[in-house]
Amino acid sequence: MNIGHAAKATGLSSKMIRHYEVIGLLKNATRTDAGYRQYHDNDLHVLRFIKRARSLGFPLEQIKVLLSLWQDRKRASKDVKALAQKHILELEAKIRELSEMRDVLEGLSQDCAGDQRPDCPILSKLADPLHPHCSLDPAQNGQHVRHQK
Amino acid sequence: MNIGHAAKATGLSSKMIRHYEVIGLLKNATRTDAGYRQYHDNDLHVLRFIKRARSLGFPLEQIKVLLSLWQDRKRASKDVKALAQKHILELEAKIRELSEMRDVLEGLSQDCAGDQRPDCPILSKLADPLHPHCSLDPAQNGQHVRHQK
DNA sequence: TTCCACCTTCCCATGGTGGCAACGTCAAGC
DNA sequence: GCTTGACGTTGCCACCATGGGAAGGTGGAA
Repeated sequence: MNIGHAAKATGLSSKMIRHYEVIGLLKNATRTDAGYRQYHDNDLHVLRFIKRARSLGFPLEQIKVLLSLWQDRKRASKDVKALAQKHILELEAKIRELSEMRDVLEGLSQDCAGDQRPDCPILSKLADPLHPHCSLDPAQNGQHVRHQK
Repeated sequence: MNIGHAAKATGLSSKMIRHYEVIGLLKNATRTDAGYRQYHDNDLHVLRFIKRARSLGFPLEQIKVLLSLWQDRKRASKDVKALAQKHILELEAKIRELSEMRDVLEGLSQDCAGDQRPDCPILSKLADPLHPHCSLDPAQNGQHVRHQK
């Protein structure tokens, strides 16, 4: 089975599979005489394992650990669970961070008329959260324009 | 005011300020004879605007637009609000994505005894979500080990 | 034989930031 | 004046996971 076939069978891209091999997540695939990577059904299990772990947000480095635990018949489920819990905490931290952004922005957005007038509390708060009534750039000198050297 | 001072006054790093100039988010700073960038109080307002927009998760490209709206006295608040709403949708999409990851992982984690035994539904589900009782790598051939060329 | 789909390696880009190297500048203390 | 140390400059590389594309080789079918 060529790499493209393995890719379709697992939902990964050929690019990803090669990359995983390069970074040591997969053992080096056997090659045909022409240098084509060859995959077998057993390999698909590993690829799908990676695919699912990625879909849960695990970074490749942690997946490397998960794979080694998977293969270790003498592993303690405690170790796997600890890894999962750690990742859950990271996910929750990110969720809280994004939620706070959303809440603040939602608050600003609700105060904005959203009409043709220029007055906008969103810009005002970004400009100066303490004096949200002034929404004009005090510089007014083209700060966002890139000048040539 | 040198760049380090402007950085401390705004909570950005000198690196970021230089980077924002390079990508055209800031106009080219005036320089001393020695080539040092010089900043004035007006510049701090712009830098703080960027800092706050970043803290709401806006990417630099969108901040470029926000800055141009900020300076445009004839802007319609509708345009600003539309940008904010779009970003809110992106934040919510990301939050949903991460939340689903967390929920799935939380479910798996709760089924895991977390003791010294090797049986682990987390690994089993990653290995094969349809037959979660088999948690051993069917390959068992060192897939995660990087072999030298 | 020709053609097309597929494979290979290698390099570059993303986004936003940090780190480091190599070098120039400024001000204070001696 | 000289040294020292803090600060400035540019430039390159790294992160993370992935995609894109170039340039060239392979395989199989018509």
